[in-house]
Amino acid sequence: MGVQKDTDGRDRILRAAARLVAESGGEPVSTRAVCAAAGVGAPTLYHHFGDKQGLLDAVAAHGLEEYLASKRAQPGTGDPVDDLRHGWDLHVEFGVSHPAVYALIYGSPRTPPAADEAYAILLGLVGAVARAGRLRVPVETAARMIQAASVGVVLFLVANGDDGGGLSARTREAVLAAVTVPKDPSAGPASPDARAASALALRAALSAGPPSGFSPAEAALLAEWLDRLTG
Amino acid sequence: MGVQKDTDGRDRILRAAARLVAESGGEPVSTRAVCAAAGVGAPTLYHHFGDKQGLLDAVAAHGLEEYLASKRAQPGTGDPVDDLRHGWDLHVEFGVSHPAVYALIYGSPRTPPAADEAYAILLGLVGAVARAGRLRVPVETAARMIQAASVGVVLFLVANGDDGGGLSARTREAVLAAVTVPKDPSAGPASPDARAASALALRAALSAGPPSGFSPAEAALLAEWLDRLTG
DNA sequence: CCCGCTCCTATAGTGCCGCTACAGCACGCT
DNA sequence: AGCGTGCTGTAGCGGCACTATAGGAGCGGG
Repeated sequence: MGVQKDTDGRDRILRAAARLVAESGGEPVSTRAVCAAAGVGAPTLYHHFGDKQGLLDAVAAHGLEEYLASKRAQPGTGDPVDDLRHGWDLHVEFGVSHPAVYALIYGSPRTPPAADEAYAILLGLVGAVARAGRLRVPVETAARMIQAASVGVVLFLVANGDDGGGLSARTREAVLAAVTVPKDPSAGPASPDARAASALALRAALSAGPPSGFSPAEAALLAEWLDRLTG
Repeated sequence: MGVQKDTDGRDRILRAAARLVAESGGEPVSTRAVCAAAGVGAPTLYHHFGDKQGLLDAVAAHGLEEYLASKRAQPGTGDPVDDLRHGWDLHVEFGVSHPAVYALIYGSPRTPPAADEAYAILLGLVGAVARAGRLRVPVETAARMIQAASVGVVLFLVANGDDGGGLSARTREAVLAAVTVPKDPSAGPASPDARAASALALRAALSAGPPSGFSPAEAALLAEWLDRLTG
């Protein structure tokens, strides 16, 4: 019959699973339902994805990738802190508009591949802030705070409904104020904040550029000293 | 025979379930395993708890209550912001030391009774801050920010392991700095911050004391005006 | 032209799960 | 004694994730 053959096997299962997960509203989706919706038998699913968790990881990665692709070509505002702000809003928007897929990524103790991918993007944004001398804590510390707070905000919004009270924006600004220094370039050069910020910027620049000319041991010691300067 | 009869039925099931959940490390616990560990049949469990979710809610409430009981009689430091700080630390400590029970409460989109109970405690702490004139945003806004951020921190620590980098303390201070005003009482009385804070304090005091002497409509309008003064 | 090799897939289960129909037992009231 | 009420065990139902086994489709080498 006229059944399409270009979307055979794996893709059909993936699309059917993504649709069922999006429509399930949080309740678990059975592999039987996925197989029935995709018009395949159970062994086909397990051949392509190994087990149910593998399928759900693929659905999560697919959903995240699709969303990021539709939102990429972000202009790059010129201000890395604004870029980070935009990244936070993108994260929250994705979670609120795809709650079931979001729960697949951040709703369980384990850390699926999609979460690592998202964290890598966050690290890149925070690294740009550090390179601009606008960070007042180590890159990893800032990234962890931003990750934890934004995930908490999304889970709260999904569980309790959006209140329109600016929970996301308020929490974002609270965390950003704690990890960044204001844009003002006229701060006294002897301020401890400025010293910490420049140490942070150097630290980030060193770990970004590949040829440092230091031996591994020297680079490690320098990194340690710079970290100590940031308090 | 000499079998204890004081801990019959319900209690035995609850204790067995709590033990299995704590030992399961996050993976789901089967009702069959609970029945076997408690030495009862399946109908006994369903007679007392309705269904599996009812049992898990009871386990969550039991675990939370036990922890709060062991930590209550908190001295009351005199500073309501410090009390709030202590409440945050208590919440994080509970989540990190009882990850499985914590996941039962905050790991799913639905909001079990234990979560409502914990949120009520948080509202009380934030209300005390407002009554002291130390809050710069509405009570509900502050409580939501604190709830979202602290849950995010705990889930991050459970999933990625404690880093010793003070993630919890840093995020706590970031949020508290955003929702409270510093202790300093020498601020100019004409400052907008002070005006907003006193409006907040009045707002909280009004909703705390039962006899306001206003009609419901008057109270609602007054509350609206006070909220507007807080920006 | 056919053989055999490798993918991919379907039939038909296995064992575990949440949950329940039904019957029996102990106990208190009349 | 008679009897209703409430808790409990035996046995089982349908659904779950997952799999042992086997068969068809394409393809390079004789």
